[in-house]
Amino acid sequence: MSKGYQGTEEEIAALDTYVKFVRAFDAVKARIEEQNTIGDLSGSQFGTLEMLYHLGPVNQTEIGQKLLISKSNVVTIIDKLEEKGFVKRQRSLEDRRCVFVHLTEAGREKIEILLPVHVSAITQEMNHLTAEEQKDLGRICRKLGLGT
Amino acid sequence: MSKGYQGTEEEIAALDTYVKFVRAFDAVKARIEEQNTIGDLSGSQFGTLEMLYHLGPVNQTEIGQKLLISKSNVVTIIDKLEEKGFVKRQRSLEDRRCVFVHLTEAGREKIEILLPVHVSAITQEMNHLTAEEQKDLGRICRKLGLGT
DNA sequence: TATAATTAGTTCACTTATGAACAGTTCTTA
DNA sequence: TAAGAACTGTTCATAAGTGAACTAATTATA
Repeated sequence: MSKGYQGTEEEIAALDTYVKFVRAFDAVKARIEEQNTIGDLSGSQFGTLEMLYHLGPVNQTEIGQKLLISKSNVVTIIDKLEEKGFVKRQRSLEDRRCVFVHLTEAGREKIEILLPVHVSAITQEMNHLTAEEQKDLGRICRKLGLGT
Repeated sequence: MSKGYQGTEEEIAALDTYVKFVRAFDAVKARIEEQNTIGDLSGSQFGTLEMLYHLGPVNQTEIGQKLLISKSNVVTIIDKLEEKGFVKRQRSLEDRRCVFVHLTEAGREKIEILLPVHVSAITQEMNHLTAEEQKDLGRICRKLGLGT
């Protein structure tokens, strides 16, 4: 991608930055996963447990929106987590369309064990940057993410 | 992830930065894909065509290493691209284990049409940043990616 | 040189994810 | 209030990716 593309200076600079951005993301993600920081869970399963841990019971639509996954996939994820005994479904009484998902005791234990390890791996990655670089990266990423 | 985690200041800062980093990546990727910049190809299929376009014929192992995908997946990707008529396999004569993959004329046309649109979408995203921010982002990401 | 180890690609079973079609529930509004 | 629109979750067909086991070819070594 970066190599050999004939474009304007603006395009070449943008591509160069973009390639570094993508490569950094892939590399950091791979190194964090290498450390087995989410146990035998998939990324989405981990994200779901974490969300329930911090937010309390939420319905499936909300899980999908927050984690950016399709609603059909949310069904699969909750099925798996329920099989493993980490969450339970509960049909809402106020709005009988909604299914609230909540952590079981086993689910709470699971995420409480995994979370510190995961955070520590992230911290370790970010410590390759100075405090100022971290701040700059955060600010620039926020701007980039908003896309305005 | 960002919210509600009780940790050291260092951990909180790292998490905060990491969350912005991941969100920016997801958002930018989604907006680029929204513009249909890779046609009816999967990301890996696009990456493969682009690689062959810039590097010439390469073997399947090399494709997997460069694109960070498993060798079994490379087989599938080349199968699909071959079905579509964009690439062809050619068993190497020097080392008969190796299969070199090269673009067909249709494949070359395909990537030559797609590439400028894709580059333009990337440029558009990066233009949300100033030239200096792009440079900073590139430098910081490079450091982060190397992880040293 | 014969045997063992390594390498390249393939196949297979499985996981994760998506979109379309659908059923039941709630909300709008005419 | 009755009909239509919108929303929540489910099912199904399908795509994309992985790791393990395998075949064939090459390289190392005893």
